[in-house]
This record gives sequence, structure tokens and C-alpha cells, in this order.
Amino acid sequence: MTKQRAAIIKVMRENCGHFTAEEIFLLAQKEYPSIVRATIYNNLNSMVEEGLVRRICQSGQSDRFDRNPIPHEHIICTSCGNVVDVNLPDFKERLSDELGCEVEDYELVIHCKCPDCRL
Amino acid sequence: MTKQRAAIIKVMRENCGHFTAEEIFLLAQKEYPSIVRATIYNNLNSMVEEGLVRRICQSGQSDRFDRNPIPHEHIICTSCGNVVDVNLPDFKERLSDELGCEVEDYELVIHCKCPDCRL
DNA sequence: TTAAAAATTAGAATAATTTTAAATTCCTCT
DNA sequence: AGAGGAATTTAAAATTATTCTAATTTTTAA
Repeated sequence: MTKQRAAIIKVMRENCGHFTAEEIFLLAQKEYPSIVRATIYNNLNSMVEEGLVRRICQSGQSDRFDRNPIPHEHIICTSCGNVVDVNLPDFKERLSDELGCEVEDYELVIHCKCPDCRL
Repeated sequence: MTKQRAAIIKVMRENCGHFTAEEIFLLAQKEYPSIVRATIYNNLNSMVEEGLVRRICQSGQSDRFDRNPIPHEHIICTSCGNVVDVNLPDFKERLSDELGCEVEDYELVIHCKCPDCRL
């Protein structure tokens, strides 16, 4: 655990959301001004490998990183554009049953209104 | 409908699969040798907008393009690595019901064995 | 405390994609 | 068929996100 990694974790913990590497870099700089982008990428990549962080990719945009370790799904709001967590209980099990095959992992991105934008 | 666009469509129709822009470029060159990458990107982007083609994105890899216009899901095989279509009937409707909100679109990528790799 | 291992740094490099402006082609109207 | 205008293609440069390299610093463990 280096100071740089601690800064990255602090940033992700305090601003729980779905950040791009660049956003995390800018926030982490406030904690640790000399930090460099490569360190952000290195740490994010290893955190993804360790399963501490999930990577969300949308085409045309840079990857986002989600510190919520519990498997869950994402809504990209058709109204405000934000990425919002949702939880479909036992989705992985249901998917395995339907496919007749053990699902190792999955990514589900839903384009609809997020709860805040539904009146 | 330009000759270049026709070549791109022909390539995608004859080699139905999930190609990167680069792969489509290489195939389209055989049909129309002077074609240029920007044309491939222009056309793929407008076809995606027109709903003729779907874009599949995986982090760390270039986008792939799928000419199957019917909504469907993708398996990325944990064994052979290929991208394979699957169809979960009425998935969008079921998702809308479960969320209590009209789903406009969704992307589901499943990491498991593809049918060919299941013995 | 010292050697080895791991992480960070700066900066260059890469790859995919987009942008720009100019040239070409296509379509429509007469 | 020919002119005019719109749309598309082209070539090249630019951009963006990310990775790589090599040197340096920090951490770990003996």
C-alpha cells in the first residue's frame, strides 16, 4: 500500500461514483500533487484484477471505474446521462439457468431513465 | 449509397460476424482497394445511428460491429475468446418489467463458454 | 542495513478514432 | 446532358486514452 494508492482509494471511497481515470487523476492530485497518470492506470488496472473495482466501458467514452465490489448493473440515464447503479437480484444465477451454462461474469448496461429522472 | 458503402455492406453481409473497424477495412479493401479508414469509420458510425448495425465494446479492445439488427445478447467465450450471438427471448420486456421503467436499449455481454466450447 | 522486489515517475510511444479541408462524386432540376 | 449544390470520400494531421520504457525511488524482508 503506497501513498499514491492510498490517495486513489481515498478519492474513490469519498466520491463514490463512476469515474474515468482522468477524473480520478484530477481528484488524486489534490491528495498527492505529484501523482502521475501512469500510476492511476497501474493502480486501477491492478484493482480491477484483484476484483476491488469494476470497469465499465461505453463506446466512444473512456472507461469508468466503479468501486462497488458487489456485482450489479448500470443504468445510463437517457435523460441526465449519468451512470447509476441498479441491482437485479440473482441476475447471474438466472442468466446461468436460462443459458444452461455457468456464467462467469457479465456486464449489463441499460439505457432508460434513472430513478431520479422518473417523475 | 456510394460504392464504398456498398463494399462495406457486402463485406459485412458475406462475413457475418463481429468485426473490428480494422478487419472491415481489410476486407473492404479487397472490394474497393482505394478505400480509406476514415470512410469505414464514417459509414460504420452512420450505420450505427441508423440502427442497421450494433456496436459492441469491450474494454481494452477496439469496438466491434455486428450487422445483426435484431436485438440480442453476446457471449464472450471464456474458452475460445470469440464473440457469439445469443438470444434471450423478450429480454428487453422482462427488463422493463423488473425495473418498472421503459428500457430504451441495453447491452448485455456474458462471459461464459460459447455453445461450441461446451462439450 | 542491505539486497532484492515492487511501485512510481517522466516522457515517449502506440493505437484507435476523429477532425479538417480539399477533392470528388452523386443527385436533382432544367 | 449539364449546372449547381449537397453529401461523401480522401489524405493527412490531430486527438485521446492508454500503455510502455527506462530510470529512480520506495518498500519489503532477510
